[in-house]
Amino acid sequence: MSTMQDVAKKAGVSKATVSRVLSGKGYVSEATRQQVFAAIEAAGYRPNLLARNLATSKSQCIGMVVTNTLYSGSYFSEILSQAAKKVEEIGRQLILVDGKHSAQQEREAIEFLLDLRCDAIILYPRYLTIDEMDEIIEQTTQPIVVVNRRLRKHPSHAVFCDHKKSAYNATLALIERGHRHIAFITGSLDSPTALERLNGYKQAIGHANLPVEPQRIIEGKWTPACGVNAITSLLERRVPFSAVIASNDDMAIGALKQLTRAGISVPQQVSLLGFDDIPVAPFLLPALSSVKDPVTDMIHEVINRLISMLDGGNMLPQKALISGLVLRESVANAPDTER
Amino acid sequence: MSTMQDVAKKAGVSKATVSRVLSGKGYVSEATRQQVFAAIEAAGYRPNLLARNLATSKSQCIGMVVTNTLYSGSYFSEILSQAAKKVEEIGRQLILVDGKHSAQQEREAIEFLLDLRCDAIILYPRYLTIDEMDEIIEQTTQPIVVVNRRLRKHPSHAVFCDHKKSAYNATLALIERGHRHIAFITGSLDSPTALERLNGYKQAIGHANLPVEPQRIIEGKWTPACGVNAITSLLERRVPFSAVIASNDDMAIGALKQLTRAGISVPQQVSLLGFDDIPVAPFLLPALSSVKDPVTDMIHEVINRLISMLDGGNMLPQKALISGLVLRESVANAPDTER
DNA sequence: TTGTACGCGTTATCAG
DNA sequence: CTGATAACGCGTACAA
Repeated sequence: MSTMQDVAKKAGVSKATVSRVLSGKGYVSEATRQQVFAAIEAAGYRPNLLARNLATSKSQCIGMVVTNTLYSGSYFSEILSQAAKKVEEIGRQLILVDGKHSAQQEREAIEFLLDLRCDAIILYPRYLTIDEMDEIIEQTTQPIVVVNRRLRKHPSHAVFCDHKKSAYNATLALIERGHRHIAFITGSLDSPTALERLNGYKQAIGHANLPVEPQRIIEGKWTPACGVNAITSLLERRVPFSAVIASNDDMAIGALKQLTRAGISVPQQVSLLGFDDIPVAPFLLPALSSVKDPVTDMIHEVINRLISMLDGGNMLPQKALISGLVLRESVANAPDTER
Repeated sequence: MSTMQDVAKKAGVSKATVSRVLSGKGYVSEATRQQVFAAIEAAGYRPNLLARNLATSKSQCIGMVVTNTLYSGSYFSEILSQAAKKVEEIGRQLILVDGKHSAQQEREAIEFLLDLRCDAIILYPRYLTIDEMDEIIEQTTQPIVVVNRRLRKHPSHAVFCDHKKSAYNATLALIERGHRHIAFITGSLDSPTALERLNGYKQAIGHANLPVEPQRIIEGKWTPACGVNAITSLLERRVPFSAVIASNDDMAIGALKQLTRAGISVPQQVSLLGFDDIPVAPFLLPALSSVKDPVTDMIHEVINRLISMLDGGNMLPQKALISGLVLRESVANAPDTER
């Protein structure tokens, strides 16, 4: 790889001048400017981001850390998709790193992004506690926004939604439709979200003076297979139910699969309800759309928070100044012969 | 952030010694070793990856580039999930960057990863052509493996599966079950995969001496909403069909949703078939499991190729030498008071 | 066993 | 307008 020094030599100028041309900062005569561009193309030069970021402590990119146990699943992919699009809109790169399987590894992922000098970090936590995250936010100068958790000390760094209320409303809506035997498939019970949803369900059942029956509550772990198993379990134990609420859409899909296999049609004979407001969500009863989780809105809010913390201003305009782009523009204007 | 220099001063040694302690290379007396560790903890020191990677041209991480238009969708998330797990097994970080919306941007994403000095790159392309990728592979020293494309010049850098054959087999299986009116929902027709699957379908229909009827072929774009629209279109136009093949599971899910809404039960009244071999896939007829796409196997193969190109050897053992980990081990051994 | 000094590729601060 | 030169934080021959 050719360096800035090579380009400088070819153009008969100094490194500093090349740097000025690339960054657009400082004055450079049009003549030398052209020479430099020529040299850049001749050398096939590409700026080295590592060196640049090391020198500037900036990187024009936004990091996101998520545990890979959440990577499968449509909820995550929707979040990632929305985040990437929003980040693209502000002219940056979204880079996702793996939080793996422990609080320690989530920490490492964060530090990795910090080392990369990411402008900001989106944290979709799984193992870190609220307190640990509050502490990390305090110790870090870069903006960090946490998704799906309620932070104690730094509420402005947290974006979440009211899972308990969603579950409460969903359950209530089914009750109002006359359902008396509503089964519930939980998420992983080590997840706050799963607990909130379970509690919302229990509360609604209780408020309706219906019994909370343990046999109708099946523990799942978010995956479609758990939905399959849950239905199998209900049927095998001959537990009566006229409706099923799954704590997420993936399990709802699994449940649907198994219900279909068993010859039970949905929603004619059984109402099935998933939670996530994502394109996959096939089973939300139309009337219940108000119970959906606003994933899209949530992630947009995350990015907006991030932007506001990004000491504003330098959003898109800077784009034209990024050396890589300047470089490519000039290449683009060159005759197309080689393509 | 405290630097290596700070640590060196605190420990009363030189930077070089600290570096040796951290890297595990070279001889250091146990005494100074302990002093250095003490200084590291006292300073709350963390090595700067940017600087290290700049100096060594290595990074202990593996990059992956995928267009964000593919981020939603369970197929992608399954691939990402599998890749992350495999990469974790070899003690590295998987980092995902956005290929955005053009060949140029896919290039940039690759160069970004190259700049980061990623050990290897997994490319799930959408806009780059075969020839362009062959060229990139030639110009790059880092290992690059391309998923889901047949490379002309560098077949060993490509991992893919036979989509046409899968579609052919799926269609044939339905025909053998007596279906004569098989509808087909395509993927985005700018995608090679979508075309292969469509061709497989057409060929099977042709071989069975059935007419390939355009009215039964609906163009989709991979999303669940397209599945919904496809069924709506078929029903509105009163096109008869007893089976539907969707070119991916997401569209199959959308189709199922709409069939259910229309009061048509699956699979009793209509057979529905998705392609992907992912946990979400609820609708593969059991007997057709041979037509599934081996996503998991494919991505595992990708990582295996990568490893073999990674001038072997330095897989896990190096883990213990990574400074960050050494650092943390000593922290872990310290009393727990502050947690 | 330890320290010195230079290189990695940029940016940024000064003079000129 | 342009060119030295010092950071940026770390790795590493080469000396000591």
